[in-house]
Amino acid sequence: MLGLPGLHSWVAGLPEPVKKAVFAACSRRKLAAGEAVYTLGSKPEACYIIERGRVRIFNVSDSGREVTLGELRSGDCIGEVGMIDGMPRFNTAVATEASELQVLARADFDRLYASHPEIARELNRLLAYRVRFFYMHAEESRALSLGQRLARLLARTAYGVGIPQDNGEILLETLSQEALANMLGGTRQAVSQEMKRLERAGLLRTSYGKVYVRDLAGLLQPVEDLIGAEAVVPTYPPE
Amino acid sequence: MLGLPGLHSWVAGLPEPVKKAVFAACSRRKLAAGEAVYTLGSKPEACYIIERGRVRIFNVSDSGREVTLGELRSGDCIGEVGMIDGMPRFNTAVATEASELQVLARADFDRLYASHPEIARELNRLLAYRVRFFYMHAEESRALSLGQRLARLLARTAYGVGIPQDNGEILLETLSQEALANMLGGTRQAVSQEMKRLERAGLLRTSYGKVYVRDLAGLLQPVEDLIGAEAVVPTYPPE
DNA sequence: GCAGGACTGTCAACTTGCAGACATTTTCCG
DNA sequence: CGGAAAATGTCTGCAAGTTGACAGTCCTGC
Repeated sequence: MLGLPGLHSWVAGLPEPVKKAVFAACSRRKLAAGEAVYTLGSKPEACYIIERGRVRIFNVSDSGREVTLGELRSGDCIGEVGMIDGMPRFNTAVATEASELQVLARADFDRLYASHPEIARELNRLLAYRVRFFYMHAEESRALSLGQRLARLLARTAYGVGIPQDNGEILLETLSQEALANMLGGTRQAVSQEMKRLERAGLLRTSYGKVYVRDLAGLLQPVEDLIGAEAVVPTYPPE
Repeated sequence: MLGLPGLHSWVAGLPEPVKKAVFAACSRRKLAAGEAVYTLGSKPEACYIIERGRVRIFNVSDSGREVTLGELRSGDCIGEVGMIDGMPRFNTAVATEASELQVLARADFDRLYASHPEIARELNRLLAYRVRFFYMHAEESRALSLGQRLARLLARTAYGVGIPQDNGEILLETLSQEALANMLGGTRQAVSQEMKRLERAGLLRTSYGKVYVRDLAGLLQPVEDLIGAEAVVPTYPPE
């Protein structure tokens, strides 16, 4: 999610023959940039494996503002939750660049799911990861300020998809302040302000759609401080 | 979760013989009110099935404030995510009243999990539900005001564990404004204010730790309006 | 090479919700 | 009954972030 490190596939960990069976049941679909994989409220008719490209998961809030939940890439899977519970999609997935997906139709998924218990177990791992991810996400939204969340997001993105440069900096591409604002649940203006603050602190350098991270540890610093302060693991009953 | 209607168990849906095997592997544990089932950061050594009582899931934010994520009851399951990924607990679970749990130790869980594929499938259903739940929860926190979230929470709680009264009202017990504030991620004062607003609107009646819902549909009204406004399912590409 | 578009910096007015303080009211229990 | 604890109503700042507006800056395509 979010181009972050983590578990994003239930296929990769399958034993080779099962994996083969899965791909054998898939059909290929090409998407142009901006084309939707699925949209909010639609019936879940298939799940997908990204072969090439990037897919943004988001939804539209009241004022028409888009809140990005994550961006998935080559090798990642989308749309499994709908396969399991059959409920309407709860967000929208759109290709942000020309992409190619493997499509596994619901009926085929059901057949494979019923006949290969490994699939259910891999899905457990993926869903457990997602539960943790969303939980943490909600937690942070509540507990951390916009600036702290921005620093964290940048650090994670650097770990995940950052491109190390010769001078030691880590390049983050295709990362406008507007896109960041959407991921953080804030406004472009607020992000601009916080970004300047980080820049003034010497932690990074920006350039139209790109961010060069200079001090990864430093970016996590303000958060560590906070974590340190609340790291008092509660005991119950108190005393 | 939250005393809401929904799927909270991976055991209930199992075929009878498997269910028997699960309970046979469990041991019983009694908890006094205020005693912890597990705490943030601890190693996941078991998962639990609530036999009797109530367990509150929460974590402690920076300022020592507790943010309640849900309250589970008789028949519900806790701690499965840790069984699957083995990572430390990401929240704390405490009995809010004298309770009795069935404890399924990690080793026993693993054994059953490996030998009964139905368990993985039931877990997927539960985890899929949790993913949706947390996703929606995060969504609402961002998009809805405290008052809207309060109305929603009350309506859902009424559906879930409300006790219909002779006069048509629905009684919600053990529901102080402080507890509500913790669930909503707000302060007691703000809840008090919003509660008064709802009371003035004739939607409910309150009395120290109790809420009598008078107009369930009316409580959802302000939200419905908002939903209606944003129910424009986005199409991609636009035009 | 230059015009239009996308991205960025900054400001002021406003809104929501928080912190802390304080007064009341109700319940609990000896 | 009577006191203490718990729950509630209300107020005054205060802080974070939004909205809307506007001006600069960079980049891209014709």
